[in-house]
Amino acid sequence: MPDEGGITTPERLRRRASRLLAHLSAQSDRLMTQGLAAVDSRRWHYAVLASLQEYGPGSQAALSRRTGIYRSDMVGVLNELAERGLVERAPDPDDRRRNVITITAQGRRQLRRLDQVLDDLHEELLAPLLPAERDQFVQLLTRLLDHHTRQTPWPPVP
Amino acid sequence: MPDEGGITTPERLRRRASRLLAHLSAQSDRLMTQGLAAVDSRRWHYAVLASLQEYGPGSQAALSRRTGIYRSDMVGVLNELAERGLVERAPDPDDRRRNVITITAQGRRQLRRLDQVLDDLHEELLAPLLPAERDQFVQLLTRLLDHHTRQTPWPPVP
DNA sequence: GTACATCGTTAGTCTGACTAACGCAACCGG
DNA sequence: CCGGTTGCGTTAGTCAGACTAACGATGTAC
Repeated sequence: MPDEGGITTPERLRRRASRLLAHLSAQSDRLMTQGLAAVDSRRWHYAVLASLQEYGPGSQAALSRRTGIYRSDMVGVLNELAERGLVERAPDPDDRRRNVITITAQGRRQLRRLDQVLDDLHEELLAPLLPAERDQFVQLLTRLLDHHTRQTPWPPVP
Repeated sequence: MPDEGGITTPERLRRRASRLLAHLSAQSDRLMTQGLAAVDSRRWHYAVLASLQEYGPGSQAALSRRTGIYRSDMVGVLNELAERGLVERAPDPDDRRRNVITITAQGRRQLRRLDQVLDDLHEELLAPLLPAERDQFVQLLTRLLDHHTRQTPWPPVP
């Protein structure tokens, strides 16, 4: 009975970039999710806080576009952030469809903390690579992602 | 109101390898899922068929280990493959806890087709990279994944 | 002012990853 | 030979991320 208990993954699978991507991404997600949970946070929290910090207050829809989070999911994220006092949601007087989201002082503090945490986690994620290789890795990922997000309309507006 | 409609993603986010990985992986998943659906197949089908082809018949648990698919999920995958006549499930006379899974002639034919389809899809996925860069990309992914799957016990056996 | 677009929101789908627990069978040490 | 442990297949269920559909309220353009 050949290889009955074997954990050897077939060459065909091991070489497929899609598989490597999927598995590594799962691993990375696990890492980040765990690390962020330790400071009572989630991946999406970071994305929203960072966006607010860099571009200032904005509507929920604007935040969706900047972060790539669907506006349906944004509602929940902002609820969580507001609960924790990290952002403030106020109706926009100039456009009553909108909420203006603002980052609070506490939010800025939390963002600094998250940046620290994420730096550490990325150190762990990219541990086996030399600095030059890390740059190259990021560069390759960026080029691929750019290609596919330009090709495909984003966000998907039907 | 600065950047109200902007779709500019903050630097902080754009640089994070974890984010790039997550988004690119989602893109890749979409691509593969669509492409495989066109030939009435799913990602996991390919993994199982390839594993059977390369290492011969095996128990469900062995297949789980080889492919990284949880054995809870393997049940359903094998049901689908059996429905389509691509594999055969037979009780193992030597160990009555086990089912021996065998690939059928039709399964082999389908695998060849899937290999073709996946080659095309990967061409599309990696389109912006030169051949040398594709190799390097795969190599970097492999090294990272190896590192993390060795570090963490796999499969997670509690 | 009527048609169309945008905004926030609710609800719900789908997939992949993963846990818990079950009954059954096999193996191992005493 | 017996009892405990380990492995197997299966069911059921959780969770997060990605994504769709549709809604009412509001704003914009013709």
